[in-house]
Amino acid sequence: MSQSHSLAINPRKILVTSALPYANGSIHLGHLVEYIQTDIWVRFQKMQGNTVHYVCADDTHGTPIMLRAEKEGITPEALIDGVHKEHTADFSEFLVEFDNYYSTNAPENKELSQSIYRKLKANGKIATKIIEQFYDPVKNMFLPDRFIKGECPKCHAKDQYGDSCEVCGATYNPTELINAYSAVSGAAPIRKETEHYFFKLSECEQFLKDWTRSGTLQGEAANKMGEWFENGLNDWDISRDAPYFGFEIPDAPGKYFYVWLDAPIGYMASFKNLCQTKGLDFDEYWSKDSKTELYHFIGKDILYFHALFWPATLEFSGHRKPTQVFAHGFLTVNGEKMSKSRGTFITARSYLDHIKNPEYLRYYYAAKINSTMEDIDLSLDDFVARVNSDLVGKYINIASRTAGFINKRFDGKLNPTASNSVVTEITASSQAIADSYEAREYGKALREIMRLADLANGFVADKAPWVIAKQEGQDEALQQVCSDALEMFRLLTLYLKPVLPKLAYEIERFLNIEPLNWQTVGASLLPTHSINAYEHLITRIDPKAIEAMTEVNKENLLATPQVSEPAVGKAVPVTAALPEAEYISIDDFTKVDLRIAKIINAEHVEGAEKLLKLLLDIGEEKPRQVFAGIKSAYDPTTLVGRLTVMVANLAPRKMKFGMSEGMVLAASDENGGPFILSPDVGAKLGMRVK
RNA sequence: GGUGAUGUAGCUCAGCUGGUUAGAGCACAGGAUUCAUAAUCCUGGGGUCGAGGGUUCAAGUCCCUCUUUCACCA
Repeated sequence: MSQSHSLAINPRKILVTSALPYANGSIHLGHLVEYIQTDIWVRFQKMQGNTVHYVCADDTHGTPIMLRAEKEGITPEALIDGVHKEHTADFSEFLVEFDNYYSTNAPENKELSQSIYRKLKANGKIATKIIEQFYDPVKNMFLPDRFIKGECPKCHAKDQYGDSCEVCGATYNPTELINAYSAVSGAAPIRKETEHYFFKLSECEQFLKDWTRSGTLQGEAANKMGEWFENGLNDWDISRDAPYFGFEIPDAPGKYFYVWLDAPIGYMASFKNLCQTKGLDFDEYWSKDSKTELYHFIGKDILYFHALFWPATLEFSGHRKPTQVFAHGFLTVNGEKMSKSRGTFITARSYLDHIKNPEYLRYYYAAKINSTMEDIDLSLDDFVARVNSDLVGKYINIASRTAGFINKRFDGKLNPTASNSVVTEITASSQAIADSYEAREYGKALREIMRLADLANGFVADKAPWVIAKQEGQDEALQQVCSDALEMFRLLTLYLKPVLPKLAYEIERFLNIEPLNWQTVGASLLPTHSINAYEHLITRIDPKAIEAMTEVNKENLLATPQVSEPAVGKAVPVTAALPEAEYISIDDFTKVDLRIAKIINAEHVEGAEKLLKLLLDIGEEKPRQVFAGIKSAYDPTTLVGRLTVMVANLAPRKMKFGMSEGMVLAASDENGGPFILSPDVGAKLGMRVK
């Protein structure tokens, strides 16, 4: 795509968003792929002379936030305030420069959500329907699918979520679960009827088909949409019953907007808030006939919301639609996928604590990012090699090896040649590099920039200024070679600026020049221009810092033990603290069948010094008889009725006092114990521990 | 299970609408150089482009089957 949006002559007006991170957790390296991708694009557009507004916000509503706040004993507002501060700091340190970072729990968003809803209703796009949902009779609330657990109807794995089975991959309705229970209270949910509000998406099919085919989506994304159209569009349930943390639906007491209704409207709200501080015209960007451009950067997982619900919502509430939706893939680390729920992520904070320099990550991501929805891999070894070799070895080295001559021999004064073939070639790549940035093909842009950096180093090696420096009467030649090299360095810095804004700023000060942008490609360093003293600007990554970071991440994993299914053939190469031989495989671990057991009887054993005889119920027909060596620490009467953990598949063993059909787990060392284990509230007898 | 992607040198990746002996960076080997925080330059080894079949004068590139890895399934 050869865009020739000429510089600043006819500047575009562009509104850009990144997806709203949920205010329920920390920013991690997976999130940052998107924010860094967007930020690079925005900075590039600004360097082109376009008017760009980049807005985002925390996504603050929904049941998980309500419940987490409750668990922490604070209000949801206090929770999301704290998260907002944390997110803002993380983004800022990664040089992600929003024009506004707001919150969906804001007056602008409430007003917009309600007015959009009213317009949808006036356009006949809202219907109500009585549906039956699971209800927690203890907590007195309806339960989202994820908060209902039970036995998979297909493979009978225990403790699966209400929508799908993580063991066999089956999808089903929560009503199909066997022995369903509420993940909130542990109570058995009951079915209860309730009235819900629906957005009649089924009536928007033709509009959406036209819209998705009008060049608004990447090819792969459009294919994906085709699949959804084939299955037919269902109406979208946009309401939730109280208690719910969110906005109330107008004229519908006790009904709240589903979080996904008001989340994308948060893009508008954040911009509206920006309009107030900057004096911008909201309608110029959002009215139906807007001439401005609107781009959403999102992860491919939320394509459904942004390519169906969102344009339909906009269309039928009288607003403009997105110009394009840019979906990207996920991040894997060392080839393995990251997952919030499994805790296999490196947080933004953890990276900053160990690696310090955010631009290394920005550079690495940029080197990998393209315009497709493919996943990108953060290979930590490759990360170190790439940054050290490209950034320090090639790029920064150009200045490092030539600035010294200029400063020592010529008092910082430059004297470039009028026309240098390498400079000409680097300048000539300006448009191709701009096109790559525009098309979000950052990897392509950086490959070209590094090729040019190689040329520059080749030029210096060829001219050998260190040889000239020793020759009498060759001062001018020396000054020219080094000045030319610095001009090359200036151009490379300009090209890298969207990716490395802070470093570029420091180099502008070193070169003593105005801020670089695409209009300054031709503004070469002039004869007699003076530069400042060179200070080494970036250093190599010490692989030890990577080790330290993965080590901390591993500790996090141990602190919240969660076992994922075996990743066949792809062991995470975490730096080993234990000798290899001391690890067991996940397969070894899953051989142990641990169960939540209810102690239904406990008594002393006549003639035994250490043993208690326990009867344990794990949901089988007959309770298990187990002899446990915990007499020294427990009074049997206090044990009856409590839950603990037992090994259910230990071979039965004949003991002096009878058969022992399992083993109770207890902790002890030379200072105390044994202490038997207790599950957290909500666990029920028979549950598998894993 | 359905669907969309994906599989190219040890590693990370380029290869546009099919066209000379398949490329880059890193890693590795040899040489050069010493200005630069072991950086740079030159040369080289290394791939039956996931597997099999097909279309074509010609396929990594198109078609079919199988398979790997990932994602989505409201």
